[in-house]
Parts: sequence; structure tokens; C-alpha cells
Amino acid sequence: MSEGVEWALHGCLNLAWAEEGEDARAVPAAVLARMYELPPAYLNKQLQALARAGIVGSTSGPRGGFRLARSPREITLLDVVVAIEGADEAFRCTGILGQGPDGDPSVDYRKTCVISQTMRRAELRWRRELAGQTLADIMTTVRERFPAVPGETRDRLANLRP
Amino acid sequence: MSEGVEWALHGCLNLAWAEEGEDARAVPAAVLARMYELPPAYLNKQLQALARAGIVGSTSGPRGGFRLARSPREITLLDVVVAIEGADEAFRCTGILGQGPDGDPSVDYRKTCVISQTMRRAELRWRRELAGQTLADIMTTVRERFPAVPGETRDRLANLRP
DNA sequence: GATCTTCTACTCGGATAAAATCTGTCCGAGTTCAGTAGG
DNA sequence: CCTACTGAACTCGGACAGATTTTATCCGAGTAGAAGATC
Repeated sequence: MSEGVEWALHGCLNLAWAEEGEDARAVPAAVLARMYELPPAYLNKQLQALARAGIVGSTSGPRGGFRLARSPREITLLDVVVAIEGADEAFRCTGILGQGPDGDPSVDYRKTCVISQTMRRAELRWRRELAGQTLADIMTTVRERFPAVPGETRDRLANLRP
Repeated sequence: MSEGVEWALHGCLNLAWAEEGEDARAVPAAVLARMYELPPAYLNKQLQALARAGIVGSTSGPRGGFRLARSPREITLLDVVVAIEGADEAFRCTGILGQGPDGDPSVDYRKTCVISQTMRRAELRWRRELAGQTLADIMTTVRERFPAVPGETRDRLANLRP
């Protein structure tokens, strides 16, 4: 899995904290990058993927940057992962059963192949878990365990502006 | 996920069918490769990984090849996946929380980071599912749905020998 | 003082390169078996 | 006839290239705001 997934998740979380502040300004990619000492241009690229997926909105120019495009309650972790990694399943069943000399091209082996089914079921469990966790859920848990984090994050974001 | 996982899973299943036959000979990689028209040397490479993991045993020379190293009941799909893909988690949490200017190196953020925990829990679901399915389970299901497959497979393996 | 224009600085967005990984290939080490010579 | 020896074919195992994906960088298009000139 691409490392950008972690960046994107933390980025969204930070955008969510920022959104809660009084002066909710858009956050430039460079500010998020400074927060974790990440390559700014590359982080920007990942955020572009989030923008294409409709998870964040982007604005150019001064006072521009990224902000969440919808409520944290309507952003699941799966949404973010899919936006970065793509929607393809990790286990690519090429249907090798049909490739052999005795293979029947008219059969869809992804449906009948028991191995494929089992792998897909496991992957479905993973997806379900991620689809069941929204950004809002994460925020609630963080607030319970570390009440200071939201405020601190907003402060850091403000201080990291140029 | 590497495509070799699919090859390895089907390879193990075929080895399991072969093991049930009367004249249980080791199966060369070349024979398995012909079955699905795969590059023989590369498939051999994947089987080597299975051998290193102790899932299959290998024998050199004439009448050599691969065979299951233990009972299908004691081989889980997770074993095979880990043997090919490695034991690393898909979501690599680099603990970026600790990398920023305000990060505390003494804290293990993989333990405290809520995002990391959630991602790991999802991945755990995936692993549990795969760990709960043994090669024997797959064989049972296949036999229920396609009773002819075991015999046909043994025949095909025999016919594909040089 | 208000307004319009110009100008600069800032931000995203996609095109472009370097690095790492996955995929595929090749040849050597070791082993089994068949054939052969000798007792 | 039985045994030991030689040789050859077969198989795995790891070292060696090619292709694809991931990671990282750079520069241009567009925009908001500030400064300055004009009315």
C-alpha cells in the first residue's frame, strides 16, 4: 500500500480540526507538509487525488489551499484509501483457471473459483471495517483520549503558515 | 498484491489434489506452469518462497519437484500470502506524528495514533479471515460444488508430465 | 475619498525525472536413474 | 546373476536483466489581494 495513504489520512484529519476553528481558512499543502516534514510537492499530489475523488476541495491563489468538501461524518477511511490507491482489489484474480489448455473461456472463473471467492471475502471484511469508520469517529476517539490535540493542531497549523 | 499469490494458492491446491492420488509423486514447477501457461522459471521462484516458509518441500533431480510439507488442514491461506508477500503490514505506519518539529521521539505513535490503530484493526480482520481458512476447507468446498475436479486435476497433472 | 487598473505573490495542477519493486530469464549445483562393465 | 561404476538427464536454487509502479521534483496557469494612479 502506498505511503501516501497515511499522509492523506492525517491530512484529512488535520483539515477536519482546522475546519472546526473560528477562522476556518483553507490549508495549503505546504503547511501540512511542514507539519510532518514531508516533500511538499508530493503531498500536494496526493491531495490532488483526494480532490479528484471529491473528498476535499481546492482553491488557488493567496488564502487558497485545501479544505474538506463534506462533513467528517460523511468521509469514511475507505473513501480516502480508495482515492489514493484506486478501487481495484488487492488480490487480482486473473482467472488463471481459464488460461490453461482445458480452460473454458465462456466461464467467469472469478465467480466459480473458490480461492478467488475466499480472498474476496477477506478483502470485503477489510473494506467493511474501513467503510464503517468515519473521520468523525476518529475525531471523537482522539478527543476522548487526547483532549488537547484539536486545539494544539490548530495552533500548529497557524504557526506553520508562512 | 503480487500476482504470484494467486499462482501460489492454486499451486498449493493442485499439490494437495496430487497428494491424494495413489501414486503421490512430487510435482515439478514446470508441470504446474504448463497447467496455466505461466512462465516456468518465475513460478519456480514463487514456489521457492513457499519452500523457504516451510509450506512445501522440494526435491531435486528426476522424479523431483514440490509437494506439500504438511497436511492441508495445517496450511492456511494466510500462510501462503505471507510466504509470498512478506509479513509486513500493508499499511506502513511510519509514525509521521513523531517526525514533525513538535514530535516526541520517546513516544511510539503506532500505539497511540488512532488512525494507525484503525487501519491495523481492519487489516487484522483481513488476516483473521484468511487465517481461518485452511487449504482443507477450500478442498471441501470445491469437492461439494465440483466433485469431478480432484480427479480431473490429477489426470491433467499426469498428462502434462514430459 | 472612492474606484479602477496593474502588478506581485501565492496556490494548485499536470508534465517530467529518479528510485524501488515486481516480473521474467538464465545457468550452475545437486540428485536420481539407466546403462554398462566386472566379478 | 548380482554388484559397483559411470554417465546423462532432470530439477531446484540463486544470480542476472527488463518492465512497471511508486516516489519525488519542477514549472506553468490561474487567482486573490495590495499598491498605485485616476476621477
